[in-house]
Amino acid sequence: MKKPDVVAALAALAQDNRLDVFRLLVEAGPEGMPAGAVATALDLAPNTLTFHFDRLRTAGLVTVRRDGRSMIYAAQFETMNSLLGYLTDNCCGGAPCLPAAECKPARKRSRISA
Amino acid sequence: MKKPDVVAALAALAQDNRLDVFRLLVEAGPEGMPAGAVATALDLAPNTLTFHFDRLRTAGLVTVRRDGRSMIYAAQFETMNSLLGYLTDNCCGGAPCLPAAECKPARKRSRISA
DNA sequence: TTCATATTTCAATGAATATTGAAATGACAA
DNA sequence: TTGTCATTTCAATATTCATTGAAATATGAA
Repeated sequence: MKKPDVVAALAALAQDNRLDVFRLLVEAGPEGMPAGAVATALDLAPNTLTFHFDRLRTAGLVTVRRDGRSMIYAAQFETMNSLLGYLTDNCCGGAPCLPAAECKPARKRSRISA
Repeated sequence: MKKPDVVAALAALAQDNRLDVFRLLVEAGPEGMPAGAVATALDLAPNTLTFHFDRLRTAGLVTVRRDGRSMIYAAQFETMNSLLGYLTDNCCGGAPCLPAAECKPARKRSRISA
C-alpha cells in the first residue's frame, strides 16, 4: 500500500459519520448491507450518505453492488488490514513494541438490524 | 478509546506530511527525535512542522519534552495501538477475518540520521 | 549583555470538506 | 404507460485546513 492510498484511507475514516458507517459495515461482514439500512441505522440523509459512501469507496475501504433497487455496501477488509500494516510497519525501528491490534471476532453491537 | 478521540487521531494521520512525521517518529521509537531533525529529514518549514506537531499532539499521538533548545517529539505508541484496536473491534461480527496487522520490529528505512 | 540557534505564534490566503435542498436516475410493480 | 421506492447528482453554503512570511519567545554561548 502506497502512501497516497494510506492518506486517502485515513482521511476517509477521519470523519464522524464515515467512521460510524465503516464500523457498521465492518460488523456486518463481507456480505455488507443496503444503503438504506445504513441510513436508518445511523440516521443520515440519503444524499449525505451517498457522499460518504463515495469517499469510502474511492479510498478502497468499501465496495458496492446492486441488488434490485438497493445498493449493497460492504467493507473491504484487505484495505483496512493493509492500512493497519502500514501504520505499524517498521515500528520502533527494531525494538519490541506494545501488543498488536487484532481483528477480533467479537460480540455484536446490535445495531445492524435496524 | 472513545470515538471523538479516534476521529481526532485518524484526522491527525490523514495528511501527507503528518503521516510522514508520525512514521518517522514510530521508527525513531520511544526516545523520539528533535523537531529540527524531523524538519531536516522531511524538508519542512519549521512553522509548518510546529502546526503539524500540534495536531499530532492534540490527538495524543505524540509527546514533547524539551532538551536544551531542542524540542524532542516522540510517538505515543499506546494511542496508535488503541486506534488500531478500535478499527478492528468487533470485526465481521464473529466471522473469521483477514490476518491482523502487527507491530513489526523491522528493517530500518535509514532516514532518521539526517 | 549581546548574539545565534531552535522553535513557536500570529495573521492572511487559497483549497478542501460536510451538509442541505431540490431535482434526477434506476428498478420494480400495477 | 404511470407510480413509487432507493439512491444518486447537482449547486450553494459555511467551515475547516495547510501553507506562507514575519515576528516573537526560549535556551545557551561569548
